[in-house]
Amino acid sequence: MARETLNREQIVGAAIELLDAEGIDGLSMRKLGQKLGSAATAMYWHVGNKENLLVLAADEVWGEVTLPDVPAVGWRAAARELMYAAHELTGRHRWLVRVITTYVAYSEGMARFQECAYETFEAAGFRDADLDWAVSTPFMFVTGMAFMTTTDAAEVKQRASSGDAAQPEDEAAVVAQVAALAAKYPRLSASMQAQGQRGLTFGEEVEKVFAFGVETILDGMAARLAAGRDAD
Amino acid sequence: MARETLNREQIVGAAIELLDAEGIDGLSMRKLGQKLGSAATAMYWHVGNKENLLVLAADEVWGEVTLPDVPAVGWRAAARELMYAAHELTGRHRWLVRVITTYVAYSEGMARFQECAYETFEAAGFRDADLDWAVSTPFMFVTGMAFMTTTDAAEVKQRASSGDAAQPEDEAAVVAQVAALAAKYPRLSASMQAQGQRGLTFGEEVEKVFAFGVETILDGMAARLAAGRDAD
DNA sequence: ACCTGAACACCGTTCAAGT
DNA sequence: ACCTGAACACCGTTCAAGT
Repeated sequence: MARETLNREQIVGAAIELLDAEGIDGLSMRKLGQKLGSAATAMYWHVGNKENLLVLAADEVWGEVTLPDVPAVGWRAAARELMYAAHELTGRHRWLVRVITTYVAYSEGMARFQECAYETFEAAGFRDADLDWAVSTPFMFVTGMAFMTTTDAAEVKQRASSGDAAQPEDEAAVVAQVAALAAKYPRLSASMQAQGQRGLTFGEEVEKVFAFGVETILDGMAARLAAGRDAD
Repeated sequence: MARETLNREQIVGAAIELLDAEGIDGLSMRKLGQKLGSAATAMYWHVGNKENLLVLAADEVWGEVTLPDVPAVGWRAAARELMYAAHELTGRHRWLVRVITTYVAYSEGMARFQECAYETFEAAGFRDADLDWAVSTPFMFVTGMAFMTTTDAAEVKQRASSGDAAQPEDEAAVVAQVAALAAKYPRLSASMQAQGQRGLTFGEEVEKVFAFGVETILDGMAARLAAGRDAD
């Protein structure tokens, strides 16, 4: 992989590959240097520091999102599309939410996305402060979902729900401990049992929860608009 | 601060103090050892490792939450109370969401809280899979809020919104950069301008967004229940 | 303009040795 | 049973020195 000199795009691209493959803890400046065939410290000249590199990587992947045509599809479909797009983006790049919520990662890519969210909820009929809040609410939900599902804990659950296969012993112990804890609470254990009978994997359950949340929030928005409720 | 031997509660207590005071990056085993007057490695005998210590700390603070009396107040008030309780807890311990979403931190304290959430949405009329999803949705929102507001970025915005005071130069530069970015998008810049005129601090805006989100989600739940919509 | 290598100040964790 | 100190394998970052 010879090349003349390093450059920003190349470094950011390699960082994204490393992040996607090994997660946020898998990215170290030394490892990245190795991947690029440079000294561990060579990147500092191009990207300043690690924080900035992560912000650049986050911005880059926002570019993958296709925005809906709001006037064509209407506010409700557009809002749904935006939520799903963000949900899928955070699923594809499981480090993304972590970066956005750790650093000041307000970037071109996010701004473009947010502008479209404003367009969407403006089309719905929200104005002024209500508009700001309406834009925020769905993305708080998406962010929360992303956190709960892009975690070590989520991966443990994923492996547990997909059967025996590659579940290490210590993970099985953790899962058993969680079950033992839930057993002390009647409603939690009833829910766990019912979930077992439904037989969905963790990933499938996640998608169900997400779909439910999206429609609930959209229903709530519609109810607010219908009632003509104002900001207080 | 003399004492016979170290013990678990003491270590967890000191860890919580350090976490509250200095944030999640402020906790190192060496610093904690110093605070307790022990060797950096003395804690390993009592808590195993750092991950486990963080999980113990998370469990401990869940105990601070007072649960609503669901039959007495009704589902909607109870749901609101639970959401606000979790919101305040994550605000008081700004490291909590990070811990919960990084490790497998399902503990006694969380289970107790969750059981009450199940009781609440069962009282509302949700059953089976719908019940699971109804319980999850509000807490995805709360988690998302917590992330967006317990971040370095949030602290930068907090200081920026509270006027000149203690804003370091480099932070001011970042804030200016964000404004410059938003200026390229008509709706974002209109919103920023309007927000400036409202004159609320970042913290006050956060509470408004939270209140809006809570009521929107509760409205959405009510709409679903009224329509008798089933799980698909 | 771009890169290297050594160095610094940190980490979490292990483990033999002590009491 | 409980704790210490040295050691190991990592970090991010700085900076003089090279080309």
